Amino acid sequence: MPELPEVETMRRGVEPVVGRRIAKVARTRTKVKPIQITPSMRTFTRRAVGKKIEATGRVGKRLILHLSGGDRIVIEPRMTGLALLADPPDRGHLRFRMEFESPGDSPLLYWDRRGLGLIRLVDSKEFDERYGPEKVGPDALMISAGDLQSRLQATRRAVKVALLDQRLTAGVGNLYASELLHVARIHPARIGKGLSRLECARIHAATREVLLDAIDHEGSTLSDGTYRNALNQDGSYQNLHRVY
DNA sequence: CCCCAGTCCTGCGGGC
DNA sequence: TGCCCGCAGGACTGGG
Repeated sequence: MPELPEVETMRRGVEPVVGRRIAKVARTRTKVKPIQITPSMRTFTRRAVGKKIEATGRVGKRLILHLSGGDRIVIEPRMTGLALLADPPDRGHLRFRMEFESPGDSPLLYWDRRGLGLIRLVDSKEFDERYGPEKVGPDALMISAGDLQSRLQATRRAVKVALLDQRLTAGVGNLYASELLHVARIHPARIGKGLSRLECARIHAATREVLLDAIDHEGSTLSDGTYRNALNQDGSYQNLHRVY
């Protein structure tokens, strides 16, 4: 399931789209139910076509495309979504396609087996409302040890549950929470309030170690084969899993 | 503030 | 080879 390392790998993989101008966007025809595109496909198309992609970004587990004029396209892969610049794992679950003005540029594809993901075009105001600090906590790779400590010690929830809360820190999901707590030698059921400063520091260090290592290995491709990088190749961090 | 169950959707594998 | 069902656990919502 795409968590921070997988979405960061997707982001790096689609970097070639920066500087390109969007020529066409379309849902692709599939036998499965279409994914959610917001706003309507008509409005989405009007606001996206002709715009240049100025940068890519990531907010937690979401991939961001910054468009000229200030609008942003947010790709939220949820369980099984994939952003690709190459052939998808199969044609049947290809959901969305973005083509560029230069004919030689390969299209940006969105593939999603379960179809729980969504693609949303927002202006900067809506972006801040939906993905600002109120809704999404500090990135798990950006948060300071002190901030993580105070946030963990402020909750009565189990530390693993707390780490899955994207308002506490963004980007950690079930897989990496399991891995990083094991590396930190903290039992997942420990209550946040009961953690010492030293234990929080271990969690902070383990978070960085695990997530950075996972990015180096281009994420985890599980036995279901769902997650792949932007070129439809397997990640390799699954070979280094300790407990998941 | 927190927790839990339910919802979205599809494919897979266990049990029979 | 075939059905039924639980499961994967990301984000969100409604009720307690």
